Amino acid sequence: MKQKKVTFDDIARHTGFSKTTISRYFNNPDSLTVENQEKIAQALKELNYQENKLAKVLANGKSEFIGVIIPNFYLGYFSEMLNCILNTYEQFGYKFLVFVGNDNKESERKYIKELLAYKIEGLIVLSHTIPSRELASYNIPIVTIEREDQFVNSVNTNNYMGGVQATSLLYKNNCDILLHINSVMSEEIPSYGRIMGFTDICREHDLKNELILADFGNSYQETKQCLENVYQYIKEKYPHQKKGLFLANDTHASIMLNLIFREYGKLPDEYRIVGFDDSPIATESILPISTVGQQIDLIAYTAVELLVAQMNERKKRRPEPQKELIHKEITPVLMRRETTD
Amino acid sequence: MKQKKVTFDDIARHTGFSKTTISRYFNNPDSLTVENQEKIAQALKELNYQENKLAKVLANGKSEFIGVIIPNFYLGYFSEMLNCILNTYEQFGYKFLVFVGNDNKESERKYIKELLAYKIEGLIVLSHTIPSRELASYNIPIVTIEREDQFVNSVNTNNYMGGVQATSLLYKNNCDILLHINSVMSEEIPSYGRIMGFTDICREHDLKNELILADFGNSYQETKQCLENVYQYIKEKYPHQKKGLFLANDTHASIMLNLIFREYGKLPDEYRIVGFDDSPIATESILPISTVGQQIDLIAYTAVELLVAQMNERKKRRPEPQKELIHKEITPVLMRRETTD
DNA sequence: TTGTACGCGTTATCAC
DNA sequence: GTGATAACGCGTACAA
Repeated sequence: MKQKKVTFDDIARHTGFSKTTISRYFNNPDSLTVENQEKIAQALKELNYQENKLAKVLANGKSEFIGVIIPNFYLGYFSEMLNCILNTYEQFGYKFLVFVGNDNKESERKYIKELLAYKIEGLIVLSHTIPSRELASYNIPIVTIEREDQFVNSVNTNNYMGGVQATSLLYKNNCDILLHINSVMSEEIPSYGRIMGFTDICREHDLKNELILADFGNSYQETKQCLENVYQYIKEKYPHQKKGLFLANDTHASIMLNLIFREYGKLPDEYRIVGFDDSPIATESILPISTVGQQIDLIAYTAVELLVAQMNERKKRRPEPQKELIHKEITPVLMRRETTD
Repeated sequence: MKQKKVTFDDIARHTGFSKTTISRYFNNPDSLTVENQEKIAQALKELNYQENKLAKVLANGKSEFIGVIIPNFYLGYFSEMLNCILNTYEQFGYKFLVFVGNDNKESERKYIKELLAYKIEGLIVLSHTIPSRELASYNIPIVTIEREDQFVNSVNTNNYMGGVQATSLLYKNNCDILLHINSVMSEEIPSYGRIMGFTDICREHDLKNELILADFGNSYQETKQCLENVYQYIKEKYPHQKKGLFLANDTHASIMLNLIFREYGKLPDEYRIVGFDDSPIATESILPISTVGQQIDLIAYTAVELLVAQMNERKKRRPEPQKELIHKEITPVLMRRETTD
């Protein structure tokens, strides 16, 4: 019942060639005569040969593996990103070994070790627990996406521009007061740019504004509770004023929209809302939510492309060490929908 | 700059032992004296040894790889499932090679070939393009999840029970008319059971009911358009009657809820809604939606467990061929929320 | 308890 | 164009 694998040796015996020639058939077919190519092709079919890439990797060192570390699947943002990353297989041919970090630094270290044991050629990191300095020390091509990236190559959304876009839209909606509601965060992580964009535009147009930074927890229920408090707070603090709300992401925006909509049975003129990400929930909500769209497909593609470039460099006889880090920025796209004019 | 890899040979030379002893240190440490173990451990650190699992695989045949084929990331159901599958790494130690099929049969065949080339020990299939007969012919341990499974092992939600639960809940809500809105589908796929459950309960209690089967497209916008038509249809056909709506999944349920809520500014008594899956959108909607919860974590765990059992059987000296197919059913859990009483 | 010799399936380096 | 032969890094009889 055990199917014994057909190897180059079997093909060689069957055709009368040597192993070497069989190998050449795959890696440099032009070096064989056409008729011999056909002989071998025939034998492959007859014996039902199945290639063994692991043996190939051991011999030539190219695993064609890329490791991926995702923090979690909360928010839909990461699953969409993973989806886009996986889909680059068609373009680049690299296979992905995926781990979910669950915000556990020790786990993630273990995963990286495992990935290295499988001889991944490069690593894409979306989780944020391990500092980029440590990541860089692994001495393997790395690209991070939307996280602290001081010592590694990265691809990020131009968060500052996103903040500017969202804030400008609310400004054009003639709001009396602009509020940006976000998590407390370090200035080093890319999304801090959203806060900068917000404050800069408010200052530029001398707009009344408030920055509400808080901890919104790690689950939908926690987040909802926190945002309810925020809602009560702004309702009492700014009654009868047209409030422009710029939320940290579409999930938060949706929660806020739901709170308001359930109270009024609609979105009253008193509120304007802009989210961030263009997640599915932004369109699936009770009203399609205006949002700053991250071009996730482009981000994913750019990340893999950048990684592949580095990996290819390493394969050269005399690889040039990277002179300086590359931080690519992807332009966000403002999506005007029904929560703004 | 190229870091030459440290191998067992290096460790052996460094410690004065043979390669074999080093190998044994990893695979059967008890066969060494404690002090020799420490010597080797010391050397490993000094030389900064990094294991090479690919070489190990080539030598012993155990790749510890499981292939996964997902149809897409639409609906959130599959990303949640993938998340749960990936998280079984902590339990079983298997690594996952993931491909997204995108409903393309030829692509999926190509992916399977690639997976086989990497010597996966087993395969988990969630996509439905390739018939189970063909899957079985690959002669490798396979478990499918929620798809046609005539010739392969599988794990499915007990869809019939789910249909019964949803319908019974609507029945208890004293609806005048019960409607089940679903896609047209073959009787062979597991979720057909939901339809059976619905019709059986309706018959059992002699309930007025209608089964609306249609094609709801492949994108949110298409689905929304189709459901708008359905909404108009039932509104006109059953005015002033309390309508109990059992939707195919939570995304559909959410769309329907939004249509109604936007018209009335609330969910009127005239409508009761039950979804299926317990996707994030069920709780994130304008009203938390009552739904039949699939125990995705349990399904994923069961699938991997079942697969691991088969893989272990194959590793035995004299593997017993599987006598008969295993089809596990996971009980769904009814979630009563705010779209029913 | 430890070592020798060979095998895993492929690629790379020489020869011819 | 084609073929020996030696890697690649580790596991595993079989010996000692």
